Amino acid sequence: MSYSIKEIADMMGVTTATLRYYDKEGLLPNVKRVNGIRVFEDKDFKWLRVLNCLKNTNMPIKEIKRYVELSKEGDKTLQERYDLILKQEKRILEDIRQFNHYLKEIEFKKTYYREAIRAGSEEAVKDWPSSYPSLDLDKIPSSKKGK
Amino acid sequence: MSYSIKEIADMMGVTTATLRYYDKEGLLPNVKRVNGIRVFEDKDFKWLRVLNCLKNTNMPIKEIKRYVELSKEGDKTLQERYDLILKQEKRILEDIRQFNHYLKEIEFKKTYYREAIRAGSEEAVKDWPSSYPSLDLDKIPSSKKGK
DNA sequence: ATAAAAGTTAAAGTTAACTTTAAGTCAAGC
DNA sequence: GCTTGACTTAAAGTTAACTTTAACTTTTAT
Repeated sequence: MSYSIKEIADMMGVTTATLRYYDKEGLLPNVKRVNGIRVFEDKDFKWLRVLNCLKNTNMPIKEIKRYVELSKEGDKTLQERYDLILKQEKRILEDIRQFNHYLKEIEFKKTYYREAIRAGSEEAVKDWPSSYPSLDLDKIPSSKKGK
Repeated sequence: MSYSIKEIADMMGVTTATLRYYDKEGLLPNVKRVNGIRVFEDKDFKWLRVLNCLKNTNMPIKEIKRYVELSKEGDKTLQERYDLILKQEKRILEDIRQFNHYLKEIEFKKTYYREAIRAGSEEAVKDWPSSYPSLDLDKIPSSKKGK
């Protein structure tokens, strides 16, 4: 099967301009052309799914480009590509770890606001967060007097 | 306790320039000044920890600023602040969900490369990923002939 | 055969989140 | 009292990742 740039763009949820930008940056290796017009094939689509994975887990475009270049150089770069993938795995694991931590803080704030809304004021739940020492959060003075 | 901008910067792992930028953008409400010089207090430090949480979970600075402004307006904005926090919780949950998904793809690639390295070539593991249908990844032609 | 839709490029513009620079003010040690 | 180092501001510069524009070509539909 082969696809136009617009079809691929729709499948990936990006614009054609973005795909052309990726191509220019060397992120789309060996895309076929007919009369100068890009013709995407299944292998391109498969690669785009990997690209999407790397992009959405915050691998910088420069690093993705490096990965593409290594792939083009064949088997002698297998180890280096493996290392890049390992590095990316670490990034993702660390991000998940951090997000889970911050999620707890946010959930605490959720409870805090629910209580405050129930009570009608923040003042009423002022010294309530004491049960969660690291998080008696943002009691900003609210500029009660003086600006 | 009170702290200089440098002390706070070190505690937060950012530069003083970044803190001044945040202040200029209205992200640091009511920071005390002595002779024009910022003096951070414990309440500021506590807020900075929340700011850090929101920032590191990709809340845009504009939205954080909105949150700060709502906080200054007092109890009548409790519901709106709660809604912002809820929205942020959803963002985090969705990000964790996605990251876990992509983590699986990356782990698959890790295994793929380990096998290829063991075998000495990608060709040797060419039709191996069939066990993982959505992921028989990036077999880029490697420009074997013709560029 | 022609008009509209979809493709192309190079280059300039945008946005977010900082960072750097320049020019100056304030506090501490000698 | 003067130099050194930390503080200040406003404004310009940077970087990543696109997006938009302008001018042009190719494909598709009538």
